Amino acid sequence: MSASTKLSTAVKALSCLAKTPDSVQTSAEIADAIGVNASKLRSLLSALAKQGIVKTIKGKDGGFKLNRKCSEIDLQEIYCGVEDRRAFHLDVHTGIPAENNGAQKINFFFNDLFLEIQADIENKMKNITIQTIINKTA
Amino acid sequence: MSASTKLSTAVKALSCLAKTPDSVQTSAEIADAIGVNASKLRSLLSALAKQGIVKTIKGKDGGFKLNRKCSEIDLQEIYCGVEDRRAFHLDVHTGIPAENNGAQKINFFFNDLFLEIQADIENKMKNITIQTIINKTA
DNA sequence: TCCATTTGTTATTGTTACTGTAACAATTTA
DNA sequence: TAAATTGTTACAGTAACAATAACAAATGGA
Repeated sequence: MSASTKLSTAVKALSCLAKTPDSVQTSAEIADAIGVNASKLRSLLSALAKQGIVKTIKGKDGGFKLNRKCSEIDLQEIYCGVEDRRAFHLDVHTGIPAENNGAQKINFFFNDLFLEIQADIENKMKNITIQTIINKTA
Repeated sequence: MSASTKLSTAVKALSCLAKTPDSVQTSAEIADAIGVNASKLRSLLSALAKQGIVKTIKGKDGGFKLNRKCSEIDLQEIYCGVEDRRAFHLDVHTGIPAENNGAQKINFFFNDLFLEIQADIENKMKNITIQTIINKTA
């Protein structure tokens, strides 16, 4: 699952949970509603649980529910929850002979540039909450 | 080759060519200098040639040289040259049952968001030329 | 206590994508 | 014609990925 797919799938699941703030939904129910595999979804939601975004209840009559208000869950932390790498991580080719430090310096240049781009993206995502998305897609 | 690796590899090759603006270098020479496979490099440079960024001379004593001043080659067009998809393209999961248009609307939301991010990145890259990078890594 | 249910995680399987290299046709100069 | 070089295709090996299945662990109720 690509990073961007994970993010959008997680948002769909959270929006689904937002409809029933007081009761749980099982992974099967959510998966069915948003059209993804239940097993895959469980691993996504379990990551979000570790971030404190959702609450999980195991066992009979268990399932998932939101652990916070929709306005207090932003895209940046969802992304960090479901993806171990940083947002939109980019890599440079580092298989360069050590003595060629021109190429090495270009690697450093791109590392810096990509970090800067990542920061821009993260700032953008911090300002978008689940509530924002629910409002816009209502 | 990932998109970001292509970009940095292309920049390394162009910087290499910038050292000898008046004579050609073969793919083997450049590949050796920057530590990549010559065949892979040729396909990268051939894409840049189609963009008018480098000039190729085929046959005996042939090779590659820059077709423009370093200050007139920016990262955005290098990226477009070596990658068929748009810069840092992001995809959303679209395997959703058609009747569920909540999920569909979230897909649209993310498509818009990702397009916006792409535009930000492209603007950033347009302002960086090979000359900029040579200056910073000299 | 035992059973049904549900999460959390691992394994499996098939498929796709990628990587590095080689090969070779087409082109060009001498 | 011979040598050199690009441009493109092919290929084998590997890695990554997707979709699913399987099952241990946890939980609540009969």
